[in-house]
Amino acid sequence: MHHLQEDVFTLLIEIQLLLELNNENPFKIRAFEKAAKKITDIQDLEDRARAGTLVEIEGIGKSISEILTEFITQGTCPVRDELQKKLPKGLLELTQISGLGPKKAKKLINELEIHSVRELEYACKENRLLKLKGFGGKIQNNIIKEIKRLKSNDGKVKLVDPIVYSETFLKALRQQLSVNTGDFQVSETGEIRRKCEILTKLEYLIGLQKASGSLLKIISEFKNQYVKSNPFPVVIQIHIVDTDVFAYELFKTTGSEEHLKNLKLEKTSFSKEDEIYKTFGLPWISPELRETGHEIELAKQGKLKDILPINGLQGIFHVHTTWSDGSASIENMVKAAKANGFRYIGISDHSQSAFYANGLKPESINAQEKEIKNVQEKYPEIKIFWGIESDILEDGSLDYEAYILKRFDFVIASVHSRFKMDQKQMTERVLNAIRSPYTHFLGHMTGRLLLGREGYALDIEKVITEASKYNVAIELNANPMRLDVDWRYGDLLRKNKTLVCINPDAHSVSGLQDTDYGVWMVRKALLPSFQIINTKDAQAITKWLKDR
DNA sequence: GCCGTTTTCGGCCCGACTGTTTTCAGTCG
Repeated sequence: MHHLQEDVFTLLIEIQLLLELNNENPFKIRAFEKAAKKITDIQDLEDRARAGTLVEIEGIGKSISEILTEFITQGTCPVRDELQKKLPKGLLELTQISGLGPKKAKKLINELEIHSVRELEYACKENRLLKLKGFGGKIQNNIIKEIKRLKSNDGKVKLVDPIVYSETFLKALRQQLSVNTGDFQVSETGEIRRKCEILTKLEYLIGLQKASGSLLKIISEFKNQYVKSNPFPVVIQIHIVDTDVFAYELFKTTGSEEHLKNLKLEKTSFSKEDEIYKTFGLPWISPELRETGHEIELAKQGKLKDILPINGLQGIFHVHTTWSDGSASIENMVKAAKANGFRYIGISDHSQSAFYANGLKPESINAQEKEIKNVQEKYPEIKIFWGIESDILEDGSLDYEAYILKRFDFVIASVHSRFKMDQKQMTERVLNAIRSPYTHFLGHMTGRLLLGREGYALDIEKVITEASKYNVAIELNANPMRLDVDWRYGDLLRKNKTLVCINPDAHSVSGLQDTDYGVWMVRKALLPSFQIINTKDAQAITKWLKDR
């Protein structure tokens, strides 16, 4: 997303949240949410604002277009400011706790004068919540548990959060250095260089020919200044070393510990990282692969080249459209996939049970099929597969009758409800879905949300072996909130030769870009290309889908 | 707030779950 687009999106989501906290009409809240989603697909916001044509966008009416025009042309937003002023102190913070919505949180503020999570924790310890009507022991315990979870997330961010920030920081840092010294090297290092899905800090490495005291001071002041004016909730660490040990230090600080364990060096002077690997008789190993140490064994066996390359995907599945809860039409998603260089795209909206996501009712299916055909005729150079993301119902069955399921080119089976089943039941439920003759893909296997929600209880080994047995591909959901299945199951997936599919789970045009995160994770998992189903060309994929 | 119209107001998104109640409110997906 572009800068302005991103800012406008954030503004609308902010207003949505404020309205929610204000107990506004739920449909009004939804209108802002819808408008925000829509914005992610509009490229020419500024032109439209100046021409007064924002209102032509579906989902943006008189009121929102006025808000946006003022925001885009003048950078101000009185509506948001007013709402913010009305917001009770601490409400936003308290509603971070899952289970505390605006109503319960307001009760805590008004009746117990709790304005922060810290105060809430203390109040729980004194059992003060129990005196409130509508609160009981279970809710209090849940809040205590949630506070613990929040605390353990403290100081961590998802990879997606700082990725743009880090790029601009690096650029600014380079510029700063080039003004003050002629000879330097600089790089991201550590977790962000390895593309870890969760980061505890942002690390950078600077190599200097002559690290004078005044230069060190300039760098440190620059960093402090930058951090102050672009607040970011994670620590920034800068390592400064001599140029001749830059490659060595880059190698060391990139990690991981496991990767470095068996690569002990005598000398420290190397001109480039690949020279270091050469001394061990190894090819250079890409940073995102450097996790478990198994990558070294593969490198020794000459098998690194088998791992999925960065540009190894031919197409993608799991793309939502306006037929359910996506913000873009089938045609726009297809166009965008084509622009991204994909040879095929699998459209899969939600199924009928997903009410909250406007799931596809049986009577809409003919019409969607027809639209797919029309768009396909218009874009013959990219193959469109017509599919469905079917809910896995409580007993593990899929969400339509067989005669409907068999009409689709493919079926992604996903759990979207009843997350709290015990492990045995949940495992049976998922195994059942895998055994269905209509299932091609198992969507977001554990349902986890990074730093947000644990996955449901599942015997993952059983699920993976069953998927292999039934030739079902396990999705690596590339949405940076999910990245589910976890790359740490790489060994298990390799051992079972389980098929994996990297899917963006895109709900907008910009969501297609998430595919990159999936590729990084599959590379961490050290999975070979042949196990990744969407490395196949359209013809081979068609055959695989039919044979299932 | 948006939309659409049988045009200026009514429908939009619904069901499950949970924990608290003593018949339901709040939250979530």
